[in-house]
Amino acid sequence: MYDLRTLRDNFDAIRNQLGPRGIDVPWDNIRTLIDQRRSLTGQAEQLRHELKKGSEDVAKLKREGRPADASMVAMKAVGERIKTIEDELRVVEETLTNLNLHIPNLPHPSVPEGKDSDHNVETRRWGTPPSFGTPAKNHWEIGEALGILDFDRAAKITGARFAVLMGAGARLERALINYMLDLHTTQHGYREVLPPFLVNRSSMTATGQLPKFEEDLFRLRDEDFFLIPTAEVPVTNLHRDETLTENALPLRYTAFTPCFRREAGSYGKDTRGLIRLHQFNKVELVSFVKPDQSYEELERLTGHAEAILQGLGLHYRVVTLCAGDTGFSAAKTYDIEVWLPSHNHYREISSCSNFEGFQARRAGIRYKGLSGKKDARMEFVHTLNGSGLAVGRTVVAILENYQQPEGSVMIPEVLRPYMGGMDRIKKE
RNA sequence: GGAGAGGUGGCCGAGUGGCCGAAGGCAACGGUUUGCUAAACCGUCGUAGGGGCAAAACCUCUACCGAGGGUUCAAAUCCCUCCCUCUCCGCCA
Repeated sequence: MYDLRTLRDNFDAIRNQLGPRGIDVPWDNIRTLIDQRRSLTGQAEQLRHELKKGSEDVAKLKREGRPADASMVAMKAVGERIKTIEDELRVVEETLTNLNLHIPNLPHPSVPEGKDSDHNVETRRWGTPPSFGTPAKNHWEIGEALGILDFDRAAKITGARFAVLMGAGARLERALINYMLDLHTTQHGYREVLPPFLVNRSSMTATGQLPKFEEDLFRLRDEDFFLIPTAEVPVTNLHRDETLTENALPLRYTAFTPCFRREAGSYGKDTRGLIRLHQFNKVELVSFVKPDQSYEELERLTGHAEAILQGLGLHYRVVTLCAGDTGFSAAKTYDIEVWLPSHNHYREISSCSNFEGFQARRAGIRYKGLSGKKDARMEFVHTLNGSGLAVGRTVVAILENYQQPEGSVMIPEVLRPYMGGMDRIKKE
């Protein structure tokens, strides 16, 4: 969603910069609606002014005990014209807002051009892949053999794309959550939040999941609530419709939540294992910062997600998404991809984005300097978030990268305190 | 689920049809006073949209008293619907 004045004044520039991302946007329609809105607003305001003055005259006449019938009749007519124009204006504004909510964010100049993931740019690598004498087993073979993963029973309980973790597997998931939260809160300066996992339509609209991506979400039947697809939604909405004081920024939060995604349109992809589930756990990082600090913050935040992988000793690379692969609301995104030996390639485990003012505008999250100062005017904050990390995929990476020839799995050093001292997962 | 109360500016709080964008207080900010701090005093103190201006300052118009409709010449105030908060009862981890 764009500020209408900005959109009007920079119409062609925005359209051009959006390039292929703006292919679905009905530009001409929007331009017409903006002009109509302006013209109708002007008419309505002028008439309301007339009505206001006329009503004051009526009040005055009545106070003086003089007849006011003529004015009242005239004003009734004005009132009716206002109503007609306002009806028209309402339709124009609703249509325009709805279209505006469908325009994606502008990519940052540093984002590589390109239409799909083939044009993403590898930015750095960390560590080295482990070497195995025999071909690496995939995580579900390892997990099922160890008795810590059960997909058949999950399918019985719910359906496809769900998993049951048991014993040391469940413990490993819990250990990872605690390790991540502890690191982010004690070393990286984030405040822990445990938000609701169900949110309303306004929250989903503010962060950009709605109105365009409703089919990706689980929605309750009896209430207009949605299961969160990421903690980004409730945590960013923590400050919806708030004006923050300048010295409260930056605000940094970390939250553990389950995430629920319908995965519509991904039939046949990653059908086995923990990679793509309808429900998975994630620890999220969310920042609210002043606009001039958001790109610095993106680097920091990405680094915080990387620190988790470094602590676990997992090889990964960081990829800068090209314009076409960057999500709807984001201006710039780094994906962190962890090495998976069974696939012999990298797999997304975190996605860190700067949304600039895009979400803040939808969400009404502003900040204001101390009043009295010259530059005390209100401005939208910039919001950022990133996974730190997707927990299920971290389990995948650990099982695969730390698998041993005889079938057990070593537990990374940093997790052992969280595992009651356990140093490897053996068949139970 | 049943019964009731309520939502006004950053906060508290007045306002039951017109002269109300909204008294008063607190907080904040600028200043005077002061050895410093405090107190006191003076002043400033909403957001958004349109227009004027090259533009900032500024001027002007319009909207906004939980949201959306309605009644009326005129709505914070009356009516309807919805949302949210609180209290009591029931149920429940």
